[in-house]
Amino acid sequence: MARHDHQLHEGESLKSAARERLTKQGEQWTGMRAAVFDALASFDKPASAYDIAEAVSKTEGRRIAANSVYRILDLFVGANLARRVESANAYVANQHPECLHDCIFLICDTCGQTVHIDDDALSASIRRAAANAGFSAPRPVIEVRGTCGECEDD
Amino acid sequence: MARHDHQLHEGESLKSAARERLTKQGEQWTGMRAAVFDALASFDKPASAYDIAEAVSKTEGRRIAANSVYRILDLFVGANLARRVESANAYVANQHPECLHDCIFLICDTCGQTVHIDDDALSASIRRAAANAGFSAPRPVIEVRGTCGECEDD
DNA sequence: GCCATCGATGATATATTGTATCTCTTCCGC
DNA sequence: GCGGAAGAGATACAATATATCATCGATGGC
Repeated sequence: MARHDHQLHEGESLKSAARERLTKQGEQWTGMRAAVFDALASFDKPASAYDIAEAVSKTEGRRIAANSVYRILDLFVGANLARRVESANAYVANQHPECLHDCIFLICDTCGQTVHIDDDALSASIRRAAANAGFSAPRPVIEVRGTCGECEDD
Repeated sequence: MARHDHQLHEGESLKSAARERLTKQGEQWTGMRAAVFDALASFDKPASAYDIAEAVSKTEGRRIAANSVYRILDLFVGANLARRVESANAYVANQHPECLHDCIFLICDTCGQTVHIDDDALSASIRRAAANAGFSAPRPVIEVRGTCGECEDD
């Protein structure tokens, strides 16, 4: 599905790529941040900040408050380690934190499963349209709600 | 900006177009719905359900609860009288309720001003990409965050 | 080593957005 | 008018997000 040949990380590889990326930005890779990243990456669908807070609370054995999670998620989104799915108020780990794409999410309204595609030509067109309307620094949010193949079969 | 030549309604014209559209769908055009529509249309930026509840409360002279507003907004969105701006958790009136577009919102992160463009070729490409990935009944959500021309000039 | 400082996290409160449920009213076909 | 269905009100609550202040720990100057 990916149209380009960069590394698609998973598991430990993804985690170390994330750590590397974050530290390169001059940010710290703390235990808490690692725990939030692990939790985020362990979900197979977009997870809300509260879902993550709960998961981290479980693994840490103590209550982690939502605001800490929000702080870290915001940091991750800023550093391209994670993405926010606007139409779901949720977050997903970015599987290739080192390259910058405008990504397109396809979200199943039935099961919540979300797949992610990149189409730089498409997103470039949208950026261009925004620029034509006088918008600067445009950051496209492209999400498609629908029904995924599996749910459709039922 | 609109690439097509349909009627762009405003004021009373918009209101009657909305009423006509809703009644054609077999729904009622009640006083409450009219009041919500008026409030929605009177905002010059996306308004949250609570903003609208407050506005309607003022004009009605009594407290209108949010859930009533949500109900009506959901109905409006379903009938194409209004759109939800996902990345802002807010709603805007649709200025041409009689024709169906996948619309593209450009939202200024500074002032909140939102402009709306239609580009059927672009949205068709996105629908196609979703269909290729096995998604059916895809409803694109295309929003672009950035800075509008006016805020940029400052 | 000691302390000043700064970034990260914790604790807590609160704001904002969205639903559920039940009741009561109003509208419409008859 | 009557009865059923749709609309709206009241209330409670859940889910999402932010603000504020306190604390902790590492780091660097002295």
